[in-house]
Amino acid sequence: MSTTGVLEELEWRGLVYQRTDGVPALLAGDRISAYIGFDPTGSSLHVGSLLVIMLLVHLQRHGHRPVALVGGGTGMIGDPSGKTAERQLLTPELVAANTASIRAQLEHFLDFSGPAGARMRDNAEWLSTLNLVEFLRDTGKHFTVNYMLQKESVRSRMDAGLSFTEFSYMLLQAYDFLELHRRDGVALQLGGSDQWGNITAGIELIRRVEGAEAHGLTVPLVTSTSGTKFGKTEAGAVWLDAARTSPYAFYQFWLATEDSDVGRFLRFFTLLGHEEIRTLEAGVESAPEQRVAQRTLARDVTRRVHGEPALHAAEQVTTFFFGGLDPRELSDDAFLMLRSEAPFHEVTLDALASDGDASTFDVLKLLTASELAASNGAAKRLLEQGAVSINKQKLGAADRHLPSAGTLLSGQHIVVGKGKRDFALLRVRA
RNA sequence: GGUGGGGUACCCAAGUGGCCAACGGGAUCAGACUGUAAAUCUGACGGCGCAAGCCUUCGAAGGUUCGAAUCCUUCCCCCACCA
Repeated sequence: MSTTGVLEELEWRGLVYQRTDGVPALLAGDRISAYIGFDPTGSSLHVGSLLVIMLLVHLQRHGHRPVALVGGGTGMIGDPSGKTAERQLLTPELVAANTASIRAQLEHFLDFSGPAGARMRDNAEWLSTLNLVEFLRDTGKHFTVNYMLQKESVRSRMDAGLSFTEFSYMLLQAYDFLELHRRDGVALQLGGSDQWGNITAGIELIRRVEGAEAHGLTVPLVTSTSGTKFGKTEAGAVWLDAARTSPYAFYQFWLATEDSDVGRFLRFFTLLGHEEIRTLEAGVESAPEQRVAQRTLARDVTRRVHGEPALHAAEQVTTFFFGGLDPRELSDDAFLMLRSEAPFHEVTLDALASDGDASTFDVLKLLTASELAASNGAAKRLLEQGAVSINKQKLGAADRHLPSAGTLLSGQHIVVGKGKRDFALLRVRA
């Protein structure tokens, strides 16, 4: 594979926000190593992280070596970039646990074999044993406080306050870059746009200490045209961890992409070719109701993150909830599949029964038990607004109580629906 | 350290003794329209309750009062100007 055309490819996809001047020559030349650091602030990456991951994937496809760094060391400190307030320190145990699970997720996206095989690093390896006096002499001496105060991450915190700990963060990240430059010959650091200040600090350090030229490139912040935050749904952040965001929910997140965003997202998050993406974009114009672009996006990303079987399951669940299938016709096997893939809860008959009447279900309880409504009050409002369906049958405000006999499918299941796109499965135990 | 201003629900923000579960906007949810889109319009938006109603909430803790987000006391925290 040739390294030519990587930058053009990245630019075509809109993945380049800022870069140092030397990047074009660097990427067009021989194989280089490029790294991105991932913060172990949480136990899982989310869809936002996917953008920089794609950057590594593109580089690798063009013959460069990706290095994924998990911040087991820097995670002990906390990056002030993009944060409006000082953060609570995480416990060492938590940092270690998060580092391990993020590392496992990252391994999933990269190819560790071949001449451009990816590498995985954890900066705890060098940071946890770093000697303070040596660090101040060897690294701190190369930075003036004046320089550090110029950084946006610091300036934006001058009012709110910034501990010396977080203030020092950029030096640690700079040191990481230097360390990776020495160990793995890393010449390029990638990151989100909020990382620019930290990246340039590293470039500066490498120049002063090694007399070598290093480079940086950042991706833009992903936004949605309607102004809502990318990667957030009603249920919160969209995680890459299947235990936190099910493949079905993940698939749905992408499927719900707005027309005005889908072309950009196809470029950002898939590896589809230029022609194919242009065709899909044209389809959004000519036959938007088919939503081929959204479907393609959802399929591609879900497959990459969760694998083919999980994608298949997510699509099956989607077909069931959104297709014309009558839940009464479902086989026991189908329910078994739904139980593991769709939003699912197990409850006792008592917990669902109307007061003093075990032979009818209280619809409000069905809604709260399935977590489609946060409280009885919320459930009641939904019912009054005509938003509730049971086994795909719309209910009206008067349908508060349902006979249990006619409601249970295959003797134990109930499909609860809220609005047009939220469904959950309940299994009733005696 | 001094003086002044302020802390209200997810966010912004009105309210200065009862008509306040608390104006308005945003966010969010739902309905209509549609394409599981956007925009638009409509409705909802603390909890419990079928309901009447009850409970909890206006920085914290006390107090005055028949009654407080609103008055008093103490405390905590922010902001502005001065030093």
